[in-house]
Amino acid sequence: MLSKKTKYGLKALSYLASQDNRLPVQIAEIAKHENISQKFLESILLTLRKSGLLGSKKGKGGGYYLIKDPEDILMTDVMRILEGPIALVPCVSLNFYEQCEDCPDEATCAVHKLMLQVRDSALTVYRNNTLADIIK
Amino acid sequence: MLSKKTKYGLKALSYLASQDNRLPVQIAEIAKHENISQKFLESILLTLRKSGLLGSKKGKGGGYYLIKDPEDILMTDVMRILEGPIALVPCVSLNFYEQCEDCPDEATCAVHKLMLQVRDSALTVYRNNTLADIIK
DNA sequence: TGCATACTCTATTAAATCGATAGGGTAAAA
DNA sequence: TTTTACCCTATCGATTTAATAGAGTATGCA
Repeated sequence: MLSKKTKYGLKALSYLASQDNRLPVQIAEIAKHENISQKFLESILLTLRKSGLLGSKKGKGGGYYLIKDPEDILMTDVMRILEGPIALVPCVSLNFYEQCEDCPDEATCAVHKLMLQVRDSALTVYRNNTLADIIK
Repeated sequence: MLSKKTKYGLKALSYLASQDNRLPVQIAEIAKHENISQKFLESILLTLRKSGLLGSKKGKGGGYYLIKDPEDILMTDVMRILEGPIALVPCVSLNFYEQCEDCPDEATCAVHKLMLQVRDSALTVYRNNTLADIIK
């Protein structure tokens, strides 16, 4: 299941991408428009800023804004930042690989075999979608 | 992330499918072979039996066995029984649909648009894999 | 300079979920 | 009638999730 963090983060990014200009947008405005708890959204936007997707400006007229064009923001990056690994099990993860303690052999593991396909299919979707694509 | 319940359930099904015959296999044997907590596995096998994938036999010589051929057991069914919805958000779920309270319009929702694609790609994988496929 | 604005950061918490465990109950076979 | 092995309920600790509170800090502007 998709976490609310990811859901809200995607909605916030979409809202920013659909602005006419790149002027900073206040947290309060995003929260209100997307029906998100403002405080919770704060922490999400902070995460997105630290990961380089958003910029921020303090003080009057401040807020958050996109650093890159929506066309250049890949869903693979967004998902990994907000949701973490795209793979459903660590043993098929590209960026967060971990061996299973209980599994004697990945090559013959049925779970591994299935989850590898699921990961690839999800990756294909995320790689083929930018922020611009999903707000159209 | 895939729950251990699903992971263990898949492993147990794989183990049963790879048997030479259809004689009942004891929980203890499956648990030992697949490195699973026996008590936890008990509840998982019970779920699989209630959903019609497994049969069971009590008493001496008892255990669990596959009811259908591995070729006829689709991963879509297994995943829905063990893991629940395949969709990452209820608003794109075929079997567990629910409307989002916070979302004013699904048609224009970016999250909806993206997750619809993810669901379809996962469904394709699960529909194209039977239990027989993943133990090969 | 001083004030208002709005982001920054830490800590806390309630609720839900997960994975595992305990223990007695019951059906079936020998 | 005894043993075997599945059946079922209850509970529990740990973790994660979603949300909240509140103090801190940088910026713009008068």
